[in-house]
Amino acid sequence: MSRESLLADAVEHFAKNGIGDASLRSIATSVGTSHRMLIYHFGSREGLLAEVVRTVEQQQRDLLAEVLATDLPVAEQNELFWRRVTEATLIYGPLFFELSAHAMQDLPHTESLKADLINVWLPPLIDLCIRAGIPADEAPAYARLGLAASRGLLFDLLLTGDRAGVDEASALLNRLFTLPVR
Amino acid sequence: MSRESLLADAVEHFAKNGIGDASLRSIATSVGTSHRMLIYHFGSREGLLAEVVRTVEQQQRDLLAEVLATDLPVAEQNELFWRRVTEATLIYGPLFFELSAHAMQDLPHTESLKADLINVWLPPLIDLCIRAGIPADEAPAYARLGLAASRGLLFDLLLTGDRAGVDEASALLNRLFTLPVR
DNA sequence: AGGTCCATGTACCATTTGGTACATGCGCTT
DNA sequence: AAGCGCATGTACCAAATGGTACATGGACCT
Repeated sequence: MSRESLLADAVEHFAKNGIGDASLRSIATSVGTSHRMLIYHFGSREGLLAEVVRTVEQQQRDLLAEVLATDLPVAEQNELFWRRVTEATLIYGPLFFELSAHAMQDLPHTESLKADLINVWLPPLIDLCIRAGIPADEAPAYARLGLAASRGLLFDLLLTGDRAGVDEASALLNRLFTLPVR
Repeated sequence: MSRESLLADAVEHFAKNGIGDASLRSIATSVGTSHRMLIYHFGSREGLLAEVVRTVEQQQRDLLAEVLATDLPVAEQNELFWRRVTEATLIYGPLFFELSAHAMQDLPHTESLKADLINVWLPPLIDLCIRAGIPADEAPAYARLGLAASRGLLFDLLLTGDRAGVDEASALLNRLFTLPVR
């Protein structure tokens, strides 16, 4: 089995089972290899964790890149942006927030993650806000609030599992954030 | 050392060091006792974790109770509410999000936490929104979005440590959410 | 055919883990 | 003083952990 497929399976394992109790052996069993192989490919448990985090970061960048590459009208790009934020948060489920909590604690395997979780998304969003007609001096706070609200809703969704309620709230979010203010 | 003080110290230890690598022995050393004592008082490691979670839940309820008990005008009660939400999220720092992530995964020690993190706060907030003049049919989604935005901002704050930026956005949040709409 | 490199399996190691058995003390009641 | 129950210390256990040593296979090159 290739290193790449092992890594992908490991990420999936983490998404399903969380990081807390993930021993090399349990991961290995879950992805169909031996713990010896994981060490062989990733050097150590920390090395594996770091690679998993790197994968998550890359996925975030990839999801955003598609938005930036398009040449859509502002309104549609706006909508696409929020859909990508949602995907980027939900794609790994609770793992997103578990990793974020680790990043807040500066755990060794989350080195660049802390900055990435915000900085990858915020500058493009600010730009988007400005193009949508929000005054340039208000755009940063506005964007930050929007990103925060969005993630808070996804936090809510993952906790309650109540998609309908979030959809409702999400509609309100759209009314507040995807249209130019005033 | 009493069970209560041990528990308080354990919560503090978790807040500082996270849950992931918290062995009975490391906790014991950190709070100045032996791992034998922790088992004696809490039955098992899981028992200790469950008590820690229960403590966090109780703290959430306590912080909210003060708001509900007051007889302030709506605007001031509103402001107090948001201050308490902030405190309740930040009081244990990253632990709030780490525990939340565990709750999303239904880990055994987080039984009632999942519902509590939302349900303790949402009904009073809906009530508050209605009294602030928001139409009753819009209040649930409105409240949910407000709570989500608030937590998303605190998520942002804990990740970046950039208080100023969050304060700015928070001001915008106030403009949007603490005043009656329309 | 021989050699070389990567992938993999087996076996092992010291350490740490959660948990238990048992002894001991200390304060309380009688 | 005797007895009793709670709190605590010491010592231990089997299991699991991350990591290593070493052998082995098998593909590919010369």
